[in-house]
Amino acid sequence: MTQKIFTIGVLATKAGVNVETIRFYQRRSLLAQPVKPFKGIRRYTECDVQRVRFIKQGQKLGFSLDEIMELLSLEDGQQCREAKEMAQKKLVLIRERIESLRTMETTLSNLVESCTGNTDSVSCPIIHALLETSA
Amino acid sequence: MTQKIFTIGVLATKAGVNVETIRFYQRRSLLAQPVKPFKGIRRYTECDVQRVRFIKQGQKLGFSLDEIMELLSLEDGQQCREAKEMAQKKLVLIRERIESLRTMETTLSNLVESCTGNTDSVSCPIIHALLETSA
DNA sequence: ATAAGTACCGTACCTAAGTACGTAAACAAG
DNA sequence: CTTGTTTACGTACTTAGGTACGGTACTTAT
Repeated sequence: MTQKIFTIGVLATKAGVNVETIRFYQRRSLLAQPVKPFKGIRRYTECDVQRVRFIKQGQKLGFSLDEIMELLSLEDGQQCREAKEMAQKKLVLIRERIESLRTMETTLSNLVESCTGNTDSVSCPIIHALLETSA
Repeated sequence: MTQKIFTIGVLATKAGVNVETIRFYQRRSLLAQPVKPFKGIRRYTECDVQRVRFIKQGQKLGFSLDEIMELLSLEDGQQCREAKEMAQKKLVLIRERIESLRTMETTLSNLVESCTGNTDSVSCPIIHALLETSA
């Protein structure tokens, strides 16, 4: 199997990030640094592209780099049972995140609906709601 | 009307934040600094408590301090339309995030169910599939 | 084989949203 | 009046997630 092998610049482009970001992930041990040949430069593969994309995807879902590192340890792990446990923990976390976002959504949605958008309205419900001392 | 007047420490406690946070908001012009009498200390009122709570409430709804500053500038009323537009934009972002998380939830949930938890790691479905979810 | 273009590497800098620290002045309690 | 706690103020540090810079080594196109 001919592994497609490329430079850090190509890796960055393929993964849609900055070269500096790749290096940053390496410093943070989110990404391994390939061996550097005697008088050459480091080479990367599709695996690295996948991994960087995974990191970016995780961030979009609201995970921190530390959490993503844990998620990645599933991929790197040797034990299926451990992977399953990790996945279950993350599932709980994801559900909590969804819950809190749904609360935000409901609140904002209600506010937007009750707002007429009038310039002559005495008090904007959105601003009014933010002023409420209760919640 | 007898305005209840208190110190920065009391303001912080009433608003549920750190004293340093009050000062930080003042530096960021989110909160006015009351006049300091010749040989005395600054005094705060319920208005300030309200304002700090407004800021904290906005953060809970996902607004940044810069956005909250904008919202506060609309506080004179009559700018309902602009507040509504900002809220709607935030709503779209929140909904996108919920969608992404739900996809992740479904994926992880299926994986956990299909994982036997064997110590034999050769074909753990979780490890296998994590990369695909990131693509 | 030489110039342009990357790679490598360490260090410095950036934003957001605070938190902590040091020193002096003011206030509150005994 | 002395001790102890706040306030005031400026500066520095923190965490998260990068981005930028500068000098040298290596690769690629001509």
